[in-house]
Amino acid sequence: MSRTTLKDIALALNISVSTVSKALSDSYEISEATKKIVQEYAKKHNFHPNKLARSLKIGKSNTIGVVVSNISNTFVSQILDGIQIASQQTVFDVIFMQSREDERIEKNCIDVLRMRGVDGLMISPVSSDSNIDELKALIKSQIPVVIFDRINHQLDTFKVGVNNFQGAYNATKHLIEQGKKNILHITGKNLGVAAERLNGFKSALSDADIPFNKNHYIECSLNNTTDIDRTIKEIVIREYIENKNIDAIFGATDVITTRTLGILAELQIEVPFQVAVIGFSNTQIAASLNPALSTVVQPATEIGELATNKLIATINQTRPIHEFETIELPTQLIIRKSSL
Amino acid sequence: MSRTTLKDIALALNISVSTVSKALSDSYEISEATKKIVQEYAKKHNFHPNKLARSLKIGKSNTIGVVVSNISNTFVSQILDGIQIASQQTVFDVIFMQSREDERIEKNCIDVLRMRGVDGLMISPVSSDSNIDELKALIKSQIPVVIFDRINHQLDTFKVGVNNFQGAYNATKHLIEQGKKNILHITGKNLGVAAERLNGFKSALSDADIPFNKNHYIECSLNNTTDIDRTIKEIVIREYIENKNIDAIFGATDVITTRTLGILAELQIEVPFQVAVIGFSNTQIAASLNPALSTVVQPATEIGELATNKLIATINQTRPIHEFETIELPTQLIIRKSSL
DNA sequence: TTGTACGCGTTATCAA
DNA sequence: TTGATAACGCGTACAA
Repeated sequence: MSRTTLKDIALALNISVSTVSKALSDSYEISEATKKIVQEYAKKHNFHPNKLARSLKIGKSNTIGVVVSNISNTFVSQILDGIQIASQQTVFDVIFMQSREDERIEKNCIDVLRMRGVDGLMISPVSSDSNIDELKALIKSQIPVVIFDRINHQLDTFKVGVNNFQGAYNATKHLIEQGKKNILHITGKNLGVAAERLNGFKSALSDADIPFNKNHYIECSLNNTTDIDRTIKEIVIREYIENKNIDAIFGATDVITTRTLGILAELQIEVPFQVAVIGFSNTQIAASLNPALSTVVQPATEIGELATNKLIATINQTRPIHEFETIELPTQLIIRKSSL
Repeated sequence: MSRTTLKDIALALNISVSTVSKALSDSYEISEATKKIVQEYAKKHNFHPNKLARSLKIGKSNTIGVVVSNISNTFVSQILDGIQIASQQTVFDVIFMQSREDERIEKNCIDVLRMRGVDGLMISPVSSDSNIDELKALIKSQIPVVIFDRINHQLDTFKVGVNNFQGAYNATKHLIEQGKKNILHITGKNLGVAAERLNGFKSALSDADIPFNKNHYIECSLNNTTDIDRTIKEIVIREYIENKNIDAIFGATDVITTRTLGILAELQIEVPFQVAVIGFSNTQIAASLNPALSTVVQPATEIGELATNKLIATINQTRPIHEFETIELPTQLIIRKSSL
């Protein structure tokens, strides 16, 4: 048994398809009597209009597409949560796709979403110029694009993310205020936001007249945890156990920071007495860690909501927009035991 | 500038629409010469076929819908990851929606997905009988449904989840083998899998001739972390600090287990010497906790992949299926310091 | 080898 | 107040 259509109802009630259509959309043209009959029949046979046909007809799909690197990343999934919250209030449905940090997969995501006739696209791009031509083409064909999270992308459009410089600056400053002078910064390789965070780190050091020591900066490949663990372990052993010249660590991502805590525990280095730790992190588990982890928290849900609202506003705009805005939300510094 | 259509190409090249259509699908009816011209033109003007129209025509959308409670839950997002991995190999795209543990929102998700003409649906239902009539109607109209994770749902269809009894049994048995005799089980209110986990817990106790103490069982509301924290704190204070009659805790979910660890640290109770801890958890952070957390890990990605493969196989089946299978994957017990 | 005609389910225009 | 007709973009049976 297939799905009920307008035609089925029309046939059953012996009226025309267009009357049924109008009756169901509560048109003023239709008498209350027939409206009632039609609507009751529809409900009884649980009729659901075919959105595909509807979209094809009216030229709008009431759908927005979202492309992220990886759904299972804590931070990302919180953003998606925000996107859902915001879109739930509207007529728009959301299609999520993930690029897995691969530009070719990202291209495919964009293509698929375009073929599905999305009315707008939100993307956290793989790199700062990934698929820029594809995205430009979208905008050219009246499909607005909003970039979120990784707002260092070169495309000129709406962008919503956080102020990475400020977040890193504040975290570093806090460590310095705790009397720490030899701070190790561990960041991710190919991490789009790494440069700004490094700048914030350097700037806070400089403002406190502490010279930047290039031995106190390392990038680790974020592909697998084994690599991350090895890199962190090596530098901690070298800089803390052997050279005795770090007293704090500032981590650039969720994984880096929590793994650092794990490794310090393994090496029996006491946090924060021997080494203080703070880092960017969006996991609610930070409070459950022992010692509880001081974090720079990004307003993930808010990023998602704001980006969605911006996109929908742009979609509903009748005239094309040529002046774009970049919103950098502030991060929040949450001080817990690991840095006190 | 709107999107390119077959018509546009036909007009530009002065040939018919159907020739263009056939040329692009590499039909044997079309000469190599025209194929080449058409395909080149299409690529140059980056033509993308309209999936809506295509789906409407062929009666298939090549889309599967997924409904989960909450995207930002670690465990769930890992399942979604598996779903994406499996579907990426096929012609099917995936639409995710979340029910937020609300049956009415869940109904809306199902309706929207049906209106979008999904070819199949995967759902982790809110409760054991939520929207059962909706789902039955779907199956009746030839849209297969696979239930994953919360496989205690009453609908008769394919189900993929884990063996909760076995997971709980093994964790409890492990604690007993470590010499623990007074084990507190903390679980979630309205958690579909709670009953089976409780059974596993009880069964392991019984097999070791340890009587079940109803003071050593508590459910906490999972709505917000404040409530969880308060509940856990109260019972730990009562049972450990005041009554001195627990030596281990078995937690039923990610959040419960990690928060338990946080609270024990806060109360300066040493883990595992004073109280050992183990629990169901899928966060990779377990290894970073101090002490590292022993966990019952569910094969989340595998659940997603398996469920997807089952669904697609069913969709591709020509004849309706009447014998359904329930797959219960084994959980994995990972012993770390918190229970040794 | 190419083109014509029709229909998928819906909405919108216009006529009755 | 209702109905006939066309159109959205695509695929396909059939005709040329």
